[in-house]
Amino acid sequence: MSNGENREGAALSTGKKRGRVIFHVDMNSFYASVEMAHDPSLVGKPLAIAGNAKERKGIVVTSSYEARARGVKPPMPLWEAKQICPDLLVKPPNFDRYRKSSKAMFQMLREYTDLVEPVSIDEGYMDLTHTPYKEKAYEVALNIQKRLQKELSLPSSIGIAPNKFLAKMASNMKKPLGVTILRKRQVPEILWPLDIGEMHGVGNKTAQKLATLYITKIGDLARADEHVLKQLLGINGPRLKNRANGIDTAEVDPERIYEFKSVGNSATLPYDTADETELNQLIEKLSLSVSERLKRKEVLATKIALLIRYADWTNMTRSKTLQNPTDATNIIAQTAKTLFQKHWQEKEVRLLGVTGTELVKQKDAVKQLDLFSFQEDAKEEPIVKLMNQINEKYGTNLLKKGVKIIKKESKTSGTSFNKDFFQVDRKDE
DNA sequence: TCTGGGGTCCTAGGACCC
DNA sequence: TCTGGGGTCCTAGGACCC
Repeated sequence: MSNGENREGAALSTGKKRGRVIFHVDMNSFYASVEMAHDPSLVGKPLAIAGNAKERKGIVVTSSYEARARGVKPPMPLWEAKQICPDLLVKPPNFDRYRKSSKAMFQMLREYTDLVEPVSIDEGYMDLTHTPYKEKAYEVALNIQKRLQKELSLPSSIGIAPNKFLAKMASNMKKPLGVTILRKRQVPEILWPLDIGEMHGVGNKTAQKLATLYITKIGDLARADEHVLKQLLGINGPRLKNRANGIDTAEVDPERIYEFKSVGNSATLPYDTADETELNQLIEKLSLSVSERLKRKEVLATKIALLIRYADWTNMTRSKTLQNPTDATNIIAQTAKTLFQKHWQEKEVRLLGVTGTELVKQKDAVKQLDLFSFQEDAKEEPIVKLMNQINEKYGTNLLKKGVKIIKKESKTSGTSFNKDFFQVDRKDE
């Protein structure tokens, strides 16, 4: 018996316990489905959405179920996908089109409740606890699914559960076009036998760590010692254990999407390069795009971060907090370029990324007096000079080796170095 | 011929302040 | 010669997700 045939949906709410009724709505191979809705001749065919392979961007972002049946799954390189499925149809992503579909889809979900929390372009949670729909959750889910299919030509899977985690696990159980109820009391029977990697929130690294404790099934995690888990995984350990036991108190928060934390753009170069001019040009391009998107969202970034991915796939991020939040292209670009000059190891680069974080709303931003920052800089300068002198005299590594600079803002304005016998006064510079 | 681009959240160490 | 403890900010890196 599949959960889809399980008609006990109404019983979800008839019990004495006043549990929540949470839906997780997950669109099936969303980008491919949108393309099919736009061009019906694609329906029923193996379709992949992928970037340009010649620019090394050719990975399968989404594939239709027909393509998946042939083994074409994201994030497979396109050349490999074509190898195993020679008649694969390939479309470049059209994000404007997907955003439009996404908007229509969430609009429909909001007809049932205001408590809709989009998680990404193609999935979201709904809280139907305090709606009349609570009493017939299963039928409502079927109805939503049918409407998404009929009105927008978009297939979906819906999970119904007393919390977000279980709803998410439930929606994942039957794809495409499933409606699955997962009750808390079914957790031992349904979730515990699953591999730990199946659990939302457990990726490769965490699975490997857990394996060292012989935790390989969700059930093992549910019964594991909380303190040991905390040692191994930090705050995430106990949280994952709770989830494995079907416990998740997180609320459905419709405001979350408006509280974005960063705006970034990154791009893989067509080929690895150490050409400074070319790399600077890319930084400018990325900065322009970040600037435009900040402006569109009416926010300013207080911190600019630069990501350098080298040809060997190692990442390096460097960031700079600005005196004043900004959305200006030239400031963003200049900051990113300075970070690049300062930290680039002159090795071949594969990808560059520019991100604005610590966002503040445009209308809340207050300009600070430049005078202040000028004075700060002036104060710092002698110390920088001093550091340079010491570097020259004793070698650059000295400061790295644990010699700390202690700046004392006392009456004597002394600048001292510990922990090896350095005592230097500013006046003695 | 390996491996995109958009994000969020957490950790850890040093600086800094009281 | 010997120097605490707690809170918070800043930066860098990593795990995870779609």
